[in-house]
Amino acid sequence: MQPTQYNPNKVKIIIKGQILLNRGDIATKTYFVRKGLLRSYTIDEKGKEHIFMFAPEDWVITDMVSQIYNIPSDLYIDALEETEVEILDNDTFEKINKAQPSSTSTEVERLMKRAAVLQKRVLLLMSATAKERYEDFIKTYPNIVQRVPQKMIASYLGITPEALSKIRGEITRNK
Amino acid sequence: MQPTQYNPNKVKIIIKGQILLNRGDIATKTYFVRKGLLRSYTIDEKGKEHIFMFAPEDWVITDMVSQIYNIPSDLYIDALEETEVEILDNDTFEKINKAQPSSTSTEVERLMKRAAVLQKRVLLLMSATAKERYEDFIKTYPNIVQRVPQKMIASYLGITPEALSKIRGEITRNK
DNA sequence: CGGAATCTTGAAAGTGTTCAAATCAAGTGG
DNA sequence: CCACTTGATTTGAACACTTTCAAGATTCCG
Repeated sequence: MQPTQYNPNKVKIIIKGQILLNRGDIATKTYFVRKGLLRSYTIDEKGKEHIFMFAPEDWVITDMVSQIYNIPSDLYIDALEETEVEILDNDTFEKINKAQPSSTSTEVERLMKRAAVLQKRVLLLMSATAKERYEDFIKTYPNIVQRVPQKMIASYLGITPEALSKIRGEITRNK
Repeated sequence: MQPTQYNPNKVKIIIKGQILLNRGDIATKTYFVRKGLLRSYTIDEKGKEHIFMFAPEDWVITDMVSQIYNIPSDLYIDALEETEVEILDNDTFEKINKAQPSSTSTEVERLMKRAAVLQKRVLLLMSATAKERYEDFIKTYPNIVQRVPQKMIASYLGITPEALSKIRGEITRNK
């Protein structure tokens, strides 16, 4: 058997399209992606989808707001590809932290990296144009660009698919 | 002496306007605010200031990107009021994690809360109008609203001071 | 081969920015 | 206590970027 990253309750294959967390649920699990691609997203009052994050290989994903404050989730989590995940219950999660405090590969570092990614994302959303954000995205996540439809990238960037299409047209023309 | 939250290297009074972290520095310290108000912000190529976060009482602040990846900081950190801080070196920080792994008041929980705040912020930036973001801000941080000039709130929301002024005018008119 | 989803393109409308000017507020020195 | 300076806020007009809506073109799959 393949060695596990954590000490998961289960390892499981998730088929494309399968939902792991529904809006309204309380997030009691964290998913570590061994292979494949998950995403978390929300749907606003106008019915629009906003992708919060992609989780490719070696990423963990959950709704931290729901998990921490024990409130119903705003996010959905589903699979964009067939995905192999390690499923971690919250209490298992805690045990991990106790077992291997502050070693290099601990949850603290993983959390800090996630916070670092979010920090960069917030600053980009505040200060960069859609075009700049797109160019940053393809540089930062080249492997994801090829695996998801453009409308999902638009959704992640916080713009409409039409706007992204126009940006792409513009970039191509200037080459 | 007042009990410390952590086990800080130093406790210090920072006067209003004093800079704790400069762009280009590597963030080797984390600041816990006992009293007062700090902020972190960046300045973009066009010379515009973008406030990344406010740190009032009981918040910690640093540049996580710089701290984690050991690269020069994009952020400045300074004091908006006279502020009493506990200064934590990175290695002290690690020791804390080793000493009290994963207890309720550990760094893991603090990090998760910070990530939760950022999660909400990203979703708001992506899906809400400036007006909605402002209304959320005054609801979420009522105590900060009164302590900082409006242009800083605008900067935090990712809009111009002029835009915020118009939004406020609109809100007042509809009352 | 279709049918459905995705992507592109264009016009019109909306939201926020930029620039400039006027007003307001707070602190300073006389 | 007043006049002055400086920074913050407000307001308006013109502009820029993004959205919305609609229509075609393209691609993907069953």
